[in-house]
Amino acid sequence: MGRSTKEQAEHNRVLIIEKASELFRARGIDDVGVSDVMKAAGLTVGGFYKHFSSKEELAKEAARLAFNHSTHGWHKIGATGAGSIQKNIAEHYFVPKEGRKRCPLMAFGSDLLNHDYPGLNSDAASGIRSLLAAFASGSAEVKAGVITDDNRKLAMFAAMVGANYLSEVSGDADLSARLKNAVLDMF
Amino acid sequence: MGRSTKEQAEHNRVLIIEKASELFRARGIDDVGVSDVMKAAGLTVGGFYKHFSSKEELAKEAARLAFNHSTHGWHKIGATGAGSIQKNIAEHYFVPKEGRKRCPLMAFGSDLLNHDYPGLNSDAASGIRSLLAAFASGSAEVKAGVITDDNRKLAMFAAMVGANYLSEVSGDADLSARLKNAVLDMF
DNA sequence: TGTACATCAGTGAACGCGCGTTCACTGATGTAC
DNA sequence: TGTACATCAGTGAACGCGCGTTCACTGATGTAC
Repeated sequence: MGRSTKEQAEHNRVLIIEKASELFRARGIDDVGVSDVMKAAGLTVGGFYKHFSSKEELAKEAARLAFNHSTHGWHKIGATGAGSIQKNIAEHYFVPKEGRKRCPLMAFGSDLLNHDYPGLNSDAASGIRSLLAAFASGSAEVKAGVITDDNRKLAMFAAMVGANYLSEVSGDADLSARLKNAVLDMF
Repeated sequence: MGRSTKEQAEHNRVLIIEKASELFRARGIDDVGVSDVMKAAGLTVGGFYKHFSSKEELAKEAARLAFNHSTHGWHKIGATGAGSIQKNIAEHYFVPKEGRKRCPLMAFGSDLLNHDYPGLNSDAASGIRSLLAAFASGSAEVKAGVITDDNRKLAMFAAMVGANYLSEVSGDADLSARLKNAVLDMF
């Protein structure tokens, strides 16, 4: 197999990012090797560095794609269903580990908390802001009490993410169910 | 240096766990090597396996200790200050990364989300239950709205953890401040 | 209490494995004339 | 349109580094008599 077309090469680059995004989202960055990603894209390891300067660069692209996908999904989900935007999103938010729709915060957050992919935090930050914007779009029809509308949305966003985080970390089905119910009951 | 006293050996074992607990809590399990821990305890690597069968076994002990410390701290903090137990805890909950009082969920959660230290999840689960019990002790004097008292406590616990998680993951000071304020405003 | 031997906590070098990265090489693509 | 040469996407083996773990060894502790 010799040189590829420019179009083919660009296609492959995109494909690598897409596969990485899926794999990282399901299993985290550190648990997925460069060769795993290349294999998933139907290629071999060596060619990786014709497209990216390092695994971290790929991780950045993959994270951006994953947050974009998730944000788009939230916007779509928010507009469907019977409840408020927030409630519709929350009802779709809790998906099992390894799932294709798993919240990217869980997958990428793990590597960001300690493992320092230095350039990735700012991407995560803007990803979070996008998700928050999708969550907080529309007026909050929530029953969370007397605090301001903005703070209410922030608190509910945090509760949703926190419940999911606690569920994944504990792996405790009973606790997970209780947390999920409590969060949904806020809306 | 020859053989140590039984008492000295037992003392060293405890010291290793304590140092590991501190280091893991600040930097996560994967970012701290066995030799780092041993050095912190004033020993050399080779002797490690006279005390533990693997790094994972140490991680379990260290995690248990960290969760215990944190739980005791919550019980103490809950009883002081002017506000409700929950509010007092929440006000002390947000500490910067690398801190000695950092929530163990952040440090150990990272390695639990994906990196699979298989035996650790159940310890994390019981750690979470301990923290939750400390948080939910006493009646919840909160202004979160019309949901049941139990669900209110769970939701606030999740919001608190979620806000902290989002802060650490994003590294975004502005977003962190807003999240913290919103969560404290729930009480 | 002394003596001889076994035990074993601690040492520090070396091993082994995984994984990110590099490298010489291939051969089709792209380009200059 | 052809031809000769340069480029470079992709290959697959090999490298190198970090780190958990192992190992031969030391010498003080523990124990049997």
